[in-house]
Amino acid sequence: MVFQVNFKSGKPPYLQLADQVKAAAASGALQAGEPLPSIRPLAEQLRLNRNTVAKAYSELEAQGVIETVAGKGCFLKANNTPFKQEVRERLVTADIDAAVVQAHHLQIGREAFLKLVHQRLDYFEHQRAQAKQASGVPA
Amino acid sequence: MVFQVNFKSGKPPYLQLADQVKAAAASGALQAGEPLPSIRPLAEQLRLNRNTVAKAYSELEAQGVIETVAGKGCFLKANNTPFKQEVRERLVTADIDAAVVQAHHLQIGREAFLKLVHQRLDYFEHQRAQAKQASGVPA
Amino acid sequence: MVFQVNFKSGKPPYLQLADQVKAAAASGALQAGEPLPSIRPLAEQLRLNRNTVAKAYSELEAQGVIETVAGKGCFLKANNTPFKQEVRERLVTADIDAAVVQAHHLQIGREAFLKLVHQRLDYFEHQRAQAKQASGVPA
Amino acid sequence: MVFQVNFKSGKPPYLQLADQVKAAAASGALQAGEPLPSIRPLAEQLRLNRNTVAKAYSELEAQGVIETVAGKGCFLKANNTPFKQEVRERLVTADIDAAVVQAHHLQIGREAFLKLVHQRLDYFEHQRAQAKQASGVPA
DNA sequence: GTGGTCTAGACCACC
DNA sequence: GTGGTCTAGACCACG
Repeated sequence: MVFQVNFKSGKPPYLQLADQVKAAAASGALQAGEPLPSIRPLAEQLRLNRNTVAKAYSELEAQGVIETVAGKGCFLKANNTPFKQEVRERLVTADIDAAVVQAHHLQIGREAFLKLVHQRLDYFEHQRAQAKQASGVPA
Repeated sequence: MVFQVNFKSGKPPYLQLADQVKAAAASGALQAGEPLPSIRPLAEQLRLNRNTVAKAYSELEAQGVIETVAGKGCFLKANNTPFKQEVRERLVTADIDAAVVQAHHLQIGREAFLKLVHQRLDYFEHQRAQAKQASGVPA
Repeated sequence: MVFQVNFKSGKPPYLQLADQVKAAAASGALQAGEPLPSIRPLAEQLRLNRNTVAKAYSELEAQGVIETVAGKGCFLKANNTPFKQEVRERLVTADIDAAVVQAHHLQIGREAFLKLVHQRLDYFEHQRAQAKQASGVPA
Repeated sequence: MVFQVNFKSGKPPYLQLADQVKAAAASGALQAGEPLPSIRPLAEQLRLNRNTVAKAYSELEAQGVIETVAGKGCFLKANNTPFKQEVRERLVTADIDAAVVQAHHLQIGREAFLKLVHQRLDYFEHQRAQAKQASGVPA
């Protein structure tokens, strides 16, 4: 896994990292049960403080994405969200709204937007399928 | 224009607003010379302090994106080369990816996700239609 | 509200504080919408670092117990857990197990244990009823 | 004896174990001179490292609660005045309160909570019955 | 080696 | 004034 933070983006580094881990999991680059990079080396590599990386991981744990075992490490959990249906829809709607508003400001029409959405859904599904095949049929 | 701030994104509201104005300008949704929404109503609509909106505008003025005329208001300056189609798609794709990744972790399937996307597109279109009507038939 | 931490208990101070806030909410001592003590003064009063109190509050926010608004403060949320039925049962079962094991070690039989459970359930219900009445019929 | 550690409580496992032994001694569940479970099987049962269990026992020895005889095992020392009924009830009440508060925040009603309590009491009784049978009919 | 907790102090964004 | 983030460095518990 290659993670990276952009210090000029205004987005807090710990959130950038958490989002990248989530994206890696969603694309199959990280498989359930796999260990994440340990905190100290990752902090050094990203030029972050150890506490900042720990905050990203604890955020992921609170969201039910990873599991951390003290003294052992952090591991990707099987995809099983702890949240109620209603809450899940509210959370994802917030992200959809951000994309819709952005699309509107960038003069991207409804049809073009939907085409992009389908493209990205296909892309992530394809990535996961490939990753699954790769891990199922290792060299 | 429909602007929107997310209080939990970690990104400061004044930057969110400034970015949305820049996006609108870059796409041509806001034309050179057009007036921006005035500060007080916009602050009220977005549930922000007037100072926060003013800070966004002054940030934009410092960047040469807008021009403020005391007593008149703020206007978009010329020479804002709108982004190319390709760049605009790349920007919105980043937001779409965030929503797709979130949906995956919240175990929201492709169909449910697309349904939500359509809902939100409809919702915002409806909002804009109402706003247009209201401004078209002012007191 | 009077909170206090015991530095010799082995339990991390931030968890002690979070649990006390939850207990205050469960007993009606804190009502939905009410502000919690702000971080800095509370840290001073408890002889804790500001970050430690902030960690307790952020834990509570992750659990959906409170809501924090930057620049405004932290507020008790209406009781509406974001977790799925299954997860909720798993969480409370862990706490029940701790009590059951403790009771066994202390030679407290099934009947005596159940009597205590009923007593405590009654106690909290009574406290909430009183608090509700007090807030509903203020001086 | 049934011991149990909670890896997420923030309380170090070796202290949890030591406290449970002390509680059993304080209540009379463990009698003076009786042997404690030996380290290796107990470590396996609790999913702990042998060192962790050994640390709990050495902690207990330092506190004068138990006595270790090299090659024989660990035994409860005499003169452990069992707590009074009132003290034991106070200790278990603290644990019950924690569970009741948790149930309140997770919106688990009185009936559902009591059902869970009965379930867990039955579960542990069943466990003890099985353990007794197994030890009564050893190979 | 792993992660967890706490302290101390700094700067930022918002009201 | 509020909370949020980051850094730096220390100590603990566990394997």
